[in-house]
Amino acid sequence: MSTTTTRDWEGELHTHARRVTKQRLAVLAVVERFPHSSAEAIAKVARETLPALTVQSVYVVLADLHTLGMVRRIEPPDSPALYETRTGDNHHHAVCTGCGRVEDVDCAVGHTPCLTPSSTTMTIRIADVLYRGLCRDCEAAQSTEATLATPNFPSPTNQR
Amino acid sequence: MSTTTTRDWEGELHTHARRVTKQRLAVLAVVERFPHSSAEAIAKVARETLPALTVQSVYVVLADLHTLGMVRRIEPPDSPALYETRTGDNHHHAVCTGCGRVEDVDCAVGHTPCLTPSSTTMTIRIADVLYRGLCRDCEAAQSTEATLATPNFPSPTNQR
DNA sequence: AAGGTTATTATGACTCACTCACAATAAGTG
DNA sequence: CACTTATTGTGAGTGAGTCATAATAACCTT
Repeated sequence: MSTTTTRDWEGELHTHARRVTKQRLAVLAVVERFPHSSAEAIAKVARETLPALTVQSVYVVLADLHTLGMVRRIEPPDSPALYETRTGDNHHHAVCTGCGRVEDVDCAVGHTPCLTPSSTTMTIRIADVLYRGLCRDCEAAQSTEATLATPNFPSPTNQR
Repeated sequence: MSTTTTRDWEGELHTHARRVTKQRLAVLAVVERFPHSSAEAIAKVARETLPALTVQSVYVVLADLHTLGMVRRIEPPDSPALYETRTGDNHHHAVCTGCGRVEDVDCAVGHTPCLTPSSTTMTIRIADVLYRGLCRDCEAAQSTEATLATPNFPSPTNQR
């Protein structure tokens, strides 16, 4: 049950002319189970069921799956790249500047939002929106912390 | 003339209780002159007028100026962080997936766009939109290249 | 204008995320 | 089952950036 998946990864790999390996399946299972995971984190979890798996291989696998479009890669500031299997729809992400937590955010507008910038000579293909804010927990923590710390000396943006 | 600036950096540094040093002024002048420059690139240009300046110092200066809000830092995928002096307005950026060129893009909507995501429990502070597309030159280059290369085997996203 | 204090910079070592070359392994094919 | 070749493991290497510490130089005081 540790490798239960909802999608037919084996089939998708086949259609992309890729061999179906334990490593790829393990990585895909972990990414599906824990969206917004870093390569390192994925390796750690995958090694529970596949101890010989190396981090380097995870990088290689993820890079390949990414070029295939089977995983999406997001690169929040001050964080290693994160991966998710939810591709195809163009949803966006909100990162908590306190704890680094990442949440999916559906399009503000129903369809591709902000895809018509006011002024540019480029032909725009995609628009990634990265929201930054504070999650519930961090907001609570911050307000209590503010009463404890020196009030007029805000700590530098030390987010994760 | 190499250090001509339009803004009163000296004054701004003073109001932020920072000492006015050659290094800071040099960095600010370069960032103002060449927006969307990397730390390395900034160091290279700044060294023309201040040869002893080290890259590490540029990193330190930029980090500090960033926490002060005097420079804005953008982190395009597959690129080192880039810096610009245009702060305060919330404009966005378009990166060319061909050559890595970065252009400023004013808000699609007149005011803060997409600041009301449909669903999230976070308190959103800012929304950075990153457009990706092809600039004129790369679009031209790509179409001619397409006629030369194997047509049905698109090269992997090798963007800079 | 000189001296002292303390922020700032230079130096060099170091980390982190990730890539690359090459040898070992194992999918898939006949 | 053997064979071919993609894939993985191994180990070294790179680029971007940080950190500790010593040297330097702004700014304040006088």
